[in-house]
Amino acid sequence: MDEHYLAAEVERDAQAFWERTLSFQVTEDPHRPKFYCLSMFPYPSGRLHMGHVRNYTLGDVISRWRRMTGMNVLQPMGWDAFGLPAENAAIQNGVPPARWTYDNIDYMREQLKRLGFAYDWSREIATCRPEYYRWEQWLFTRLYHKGLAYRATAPVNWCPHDQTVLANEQVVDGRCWRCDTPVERREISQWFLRITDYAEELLVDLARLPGWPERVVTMQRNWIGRSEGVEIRFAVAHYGALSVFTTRPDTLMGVTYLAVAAEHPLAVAASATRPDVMRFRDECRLNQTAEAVMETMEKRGVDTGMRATHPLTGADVPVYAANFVLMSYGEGAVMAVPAHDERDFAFAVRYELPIVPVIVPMDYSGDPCALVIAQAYTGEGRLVGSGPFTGISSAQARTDITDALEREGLGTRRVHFRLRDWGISRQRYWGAPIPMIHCPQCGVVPVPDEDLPVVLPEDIVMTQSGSPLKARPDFLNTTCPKCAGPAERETDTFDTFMESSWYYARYCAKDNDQAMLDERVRHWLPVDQYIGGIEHAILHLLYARFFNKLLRDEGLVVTDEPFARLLTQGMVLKDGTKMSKSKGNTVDPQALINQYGADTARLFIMFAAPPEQSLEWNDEAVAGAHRFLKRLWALARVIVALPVSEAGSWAEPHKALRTQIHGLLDQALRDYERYHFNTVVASCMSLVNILQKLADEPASASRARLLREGVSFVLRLLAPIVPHICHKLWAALDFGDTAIIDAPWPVVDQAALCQDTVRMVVQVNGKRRAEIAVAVACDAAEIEAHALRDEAVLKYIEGKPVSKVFVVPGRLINIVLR
RNA sequence: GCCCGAGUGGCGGAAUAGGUAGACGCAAGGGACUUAAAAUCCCUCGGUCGUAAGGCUGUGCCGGUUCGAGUCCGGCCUCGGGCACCA
Repeated sequence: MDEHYLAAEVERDAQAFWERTLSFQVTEDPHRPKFYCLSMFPYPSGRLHMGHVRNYTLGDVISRWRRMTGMNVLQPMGWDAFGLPAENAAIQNGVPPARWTYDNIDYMREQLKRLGFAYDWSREIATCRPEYYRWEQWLFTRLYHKGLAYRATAPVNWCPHDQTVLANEQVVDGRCWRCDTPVERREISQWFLRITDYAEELLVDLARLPGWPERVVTMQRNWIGRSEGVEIRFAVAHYGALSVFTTRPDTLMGVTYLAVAAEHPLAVAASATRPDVMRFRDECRLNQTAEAVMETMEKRGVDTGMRATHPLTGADVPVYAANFVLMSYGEGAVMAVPAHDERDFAFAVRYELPIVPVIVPMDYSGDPCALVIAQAYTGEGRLVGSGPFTGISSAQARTDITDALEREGLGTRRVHFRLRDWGISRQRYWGAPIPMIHCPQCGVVPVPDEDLPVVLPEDIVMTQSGSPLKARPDFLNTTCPKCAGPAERETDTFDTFMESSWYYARYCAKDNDQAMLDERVRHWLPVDQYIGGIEHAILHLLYARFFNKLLRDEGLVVTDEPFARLLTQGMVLKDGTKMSKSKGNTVDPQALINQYGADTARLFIMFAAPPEQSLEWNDEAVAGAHRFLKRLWALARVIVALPVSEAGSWAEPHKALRTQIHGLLDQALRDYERYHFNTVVASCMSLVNILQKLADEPASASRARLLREGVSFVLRLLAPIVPHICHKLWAALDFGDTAIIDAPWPVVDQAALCQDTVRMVVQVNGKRRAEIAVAVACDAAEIEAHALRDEAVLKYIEGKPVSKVFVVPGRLINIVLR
């Protein structure tokens, strides 16, 4: 053993050992329980960032821990390789996106290896490879035949100067990020997946995910947004029936206007004769597509001149076009009840529309109009001014008014979801081609299985505007599979969320070039532990759940859900904000690895915060982590020189020490179970502190045995976190023939935990006043008597009458005085 | 705007089922060793009053429940994540 801890050498040797012995290559093993541990794969942006290091260290710690508890662990890694940054880099540097991406992958793979992650590299996937995306194309044609993939128009951000579609990220304050031109909305034809067909199941199955954080489940539930209500049809003169969806039919009698989206057919019809409506629609064309922008902008609208007939009263109500009505939700039209909805209220005040209260709180006796002078009343209550419905509760009214509408054929009960169908077309080059052919004779024709994959040409030069695929005749021109006539390929590519929605399954059958998946998915799926950033709580995780159900319905997987347990790691922050390349506040992990080694990087990041919390970066605290590893090394050097004696009795003063050591082991083992790795490290530090003191004592057989036992706990507890140094020290201390990756997980000696007496706190009126030693065998009454005899306690009682005594055995006694 | 979180010493954090607030570490201050420095080791370390023993106070703010609240409930404030074309 070297005198000093040389991380670079230790880590090189350990990694060489794992590589030589193929330690992390796994196959299906019927004799051991399987554990599939998956970290969200990275986008190959160039270099690893701290978020990656945190994510992958967490996954590696869990994987290595499960392996030590006897499980057959699959931990794969791959690359979410398609995406926008590659195109941006290509334009900037004149390098083809493919070349840039593959170079990045090569660099980042080496970084991951240098960090010592226990991946089965034989299963590595890159989503930009045809052997991967061909199966996605294949599945898509299946979905098309099932009617689950369809074409429809949808708005995109359009830069009229660059003649190109912009991502939301490329729109800055309503302008193009490159040329500063105001961005417009443009409706174009795109491909969609019918995720709404699965809305109910995606919602219901959330209840079957006990291993998911409650907040993620809640966010998904709200995102899917199931609401029960009624579709009401208003007759509009010179137009026809206008359908609106509402969850508050009880407020129907308070409707004073209707509002439709600017793109609604009624608004389009009205603009033919009314220039002000036309002007309003033109203005709305400058609105961005992002919902956050839509929802925060000033609420404006225009009277379309159309008049609707109230279905129950027959009164005329105006129809407005308004910028806050979303065409994509419900019917693209709403009934407005300003007295009972905040947004409708603000709009009515602005455009001087009537505000008619129809609901008041149950015990309200004042003037209903007084209730809604300053703001809407959105609560429940009883109906007023509602004709035959006056006097009943709002809950009852929802039923009664809906019944009345249904009887008259003016309304229908409906369940609506906030969730919209998934638009998967991207007008970009660096993505998987959508396997469709546009034939002038036959229309849209899917590419037949035998012609898959539709390979994306990689030798491409990026220009500023539009997809370069349109300029590639060798890609664009093809023949129609149906009529054999000349036809063109679809040049849109898939949303990159498509690739990341099924990669977890492909790892099980990576080498199969005959099928998307095979029987091996039955062995490995579902993923037992998925780990990734909280920023993926909704989109990625919802799409992956959806895809799993699509795969199930194709007979390709048998589980209903892809991820049994989910760990959402917090952000890595610098200066209180997310560390990200777009913000330019990253700390390069490579510098850290070069200076201190992979183990120090891993240790610091596990110790600095619990997994789910955000982690504030601190360069100085890293040195402390490294210092601890040096102390561990020095301790091991003392112990390696000691004689090994297997059994014997414990010297009397060592018994209490051993109780402490097993107590800390017990704590650390529990903390592993609940993924509190920061406190696992804290317990290990405490153990090392104890062992260091013990090492300073005079030599004895009992001391040597306790030191070896203690250090064997520390090494095994730390092995998943700092695997290299533990690999080295485990071998140096000669703890057995197996490497520490397969060493048995430590077990607490329950006998060592037993104590005769325990210290308990005594409170008087809730304030800590004394501490007493109590025999463990004492019952509550004896403890109480003991406390009431204590001199220090009596001083605070001062002879006052005791009204009650609370005893929490092993913890405290609270004496309550009258 | 809507949905979801988080706020504890100078800093990161601990407190497992409502029971001793501040484990473990960082920074800082003091000391030992050293010709010196680095490294290492030892001590102190929420605020406040007190020579001390000890007292009071303290987990973003206001209120509530309880013998007892960092933890539960109601109302705020601030910060962070997501909002469907960043991944």
